[in-house]
Amino acid sequence: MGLWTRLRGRWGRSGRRLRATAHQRFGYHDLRPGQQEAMTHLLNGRDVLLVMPTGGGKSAVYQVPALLLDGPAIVVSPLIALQRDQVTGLLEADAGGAVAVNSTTSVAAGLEKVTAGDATFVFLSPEQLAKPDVVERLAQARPSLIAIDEAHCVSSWGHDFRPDYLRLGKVIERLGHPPVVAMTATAAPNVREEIVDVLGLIEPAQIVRGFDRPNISLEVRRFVRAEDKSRALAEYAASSEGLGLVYVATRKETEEYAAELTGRGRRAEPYHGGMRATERSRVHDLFSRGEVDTVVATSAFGMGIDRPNVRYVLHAEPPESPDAYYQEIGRAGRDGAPAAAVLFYRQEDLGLRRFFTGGRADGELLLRVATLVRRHAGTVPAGELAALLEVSTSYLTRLVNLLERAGALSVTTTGDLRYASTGLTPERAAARAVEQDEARRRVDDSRIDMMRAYAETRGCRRRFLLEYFGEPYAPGRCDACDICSSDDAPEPMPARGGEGFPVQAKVTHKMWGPGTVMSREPDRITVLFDSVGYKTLSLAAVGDVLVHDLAPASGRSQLHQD
DNA sequence: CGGGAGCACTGTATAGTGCTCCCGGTGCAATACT
Repeated sequence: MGLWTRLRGRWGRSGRRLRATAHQRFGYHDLRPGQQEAMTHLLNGRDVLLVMPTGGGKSAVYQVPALLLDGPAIVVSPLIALQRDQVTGLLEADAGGAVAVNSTTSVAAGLEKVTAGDATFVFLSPEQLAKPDVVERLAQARPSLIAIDEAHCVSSWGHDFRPDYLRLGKVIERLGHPPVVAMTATAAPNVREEIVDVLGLIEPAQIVRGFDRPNISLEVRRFVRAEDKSRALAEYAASSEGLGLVYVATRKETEEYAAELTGRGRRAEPYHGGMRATERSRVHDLFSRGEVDTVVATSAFGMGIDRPNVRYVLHAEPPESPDAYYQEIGRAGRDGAPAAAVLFYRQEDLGLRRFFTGGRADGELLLRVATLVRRHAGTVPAGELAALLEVSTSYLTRLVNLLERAGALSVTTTGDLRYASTGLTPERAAARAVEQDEARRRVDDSRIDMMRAYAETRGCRRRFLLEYFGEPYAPGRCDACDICSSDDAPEPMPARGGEGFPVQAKVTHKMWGPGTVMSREPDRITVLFDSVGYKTLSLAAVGDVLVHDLAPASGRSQLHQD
């Protein structure tokens, strides 16, 4: 604490210390503006939300301050493979000890290392941090800071796939809330808000850098017949120079496209989550060494890949959101040389994404959980409840998360469940939880709608994506998307009417409540509503239902510090 | 939500139609085996 106080107001001096440490211990010759700014905030004890492209040096942002502060730095990382890579990298640098605590290592031995002060960096998954005894041990070691790597996972995985992500806010609190940095390569404004909210960040400095990737050209090719689409994609990949990625929606397709490309004389490999670990790492290594032309993969491939010279990223199906799409195409052209992002699009292919996001929470089960916990006067161990209801602990965690947010339950520091003393009936609580789950689903659905809007837009694709991420894009055209470079002139920018609704304006809709204008086309605007997600509204009809909030919305952190 | 497999039906050929059913992504942890 004393250190932060002394450093407050002495940015120049802390800047020198940061740069010296970065150079001496990690060999970084210079710090980029966003990096040093984020580090200084952490040293000053302030939370940070950092949105920076892959390869922009996010890791350094927590690594350097960790060496200047007392206590271990806790790093939350979604994949064991990532944890391993990071530990290896840190052990090679002169950075103090580093240890990963997960099911492939000895948890006890790892924690022992932390307690003994032999680890400056501790890497864990959210699932490890769901164990009260693990958190207790870490708390005793008085962590210097907490870094959440790939923080968009909070939003994309927390609600169903890996529900322990939604519990990280509690963990941070339990660890004494040292400065926290949440890091991701892409996140739309509402995703950023959700990260801040779930993690309980306090007035975080939001540092957003490098969204536009002008060297990546954007293109969408539309098809009616599935076979025409796959043939065109295979021909594109087979005739392209350099390293490439092809993203597909199913495991089967990874095999099919890889076989097709191999038949055309390319070095192509499939990759998906169902492959054996040895096979996955073999493909990974081939890719890392550049000994393959094309990897055909599901969304399992990507996090932690570190290859600057990917020349094209093709999509055989649209992903679930522009966030996911930008994340995946962002793996192209990191060296700054020209690269291509091409979406091979059929409207029907959005159906699979709708199926994937469609899983609803079971209302009756929610009611049973609420009823059982309330009937029990004291607290209920979650494990016993899961066994009683014959559901996985992961699914129970999801139900409990919903009921907790509905105000019916609380989770004690020992991980047990207690009914809230608010007088809320289990029936009301379950109904509220179902409604909140439905609301989340509507927002997920609206993200798919935005993916469709991207594919079908007649305006500049770069502007579309950047505005989706809340980055105003001034030029009328980018000259590096299929719309801007086609012979048909792109739609002229100046819009007639609707002058009251510029991009980023805060608005309120009669039915859907508050929202933010995300993009404008000549005849319509797209608004992101808190309650229902993205909606595209015709400017001609908008006057009666939408009003522009004159007072700026409060409680939102400032963006764009660039 | 959409596509593919498998089946019954048709009404008397050996193929087309229509129906039902099933399947589809992302990873942690922890356990039981060799």
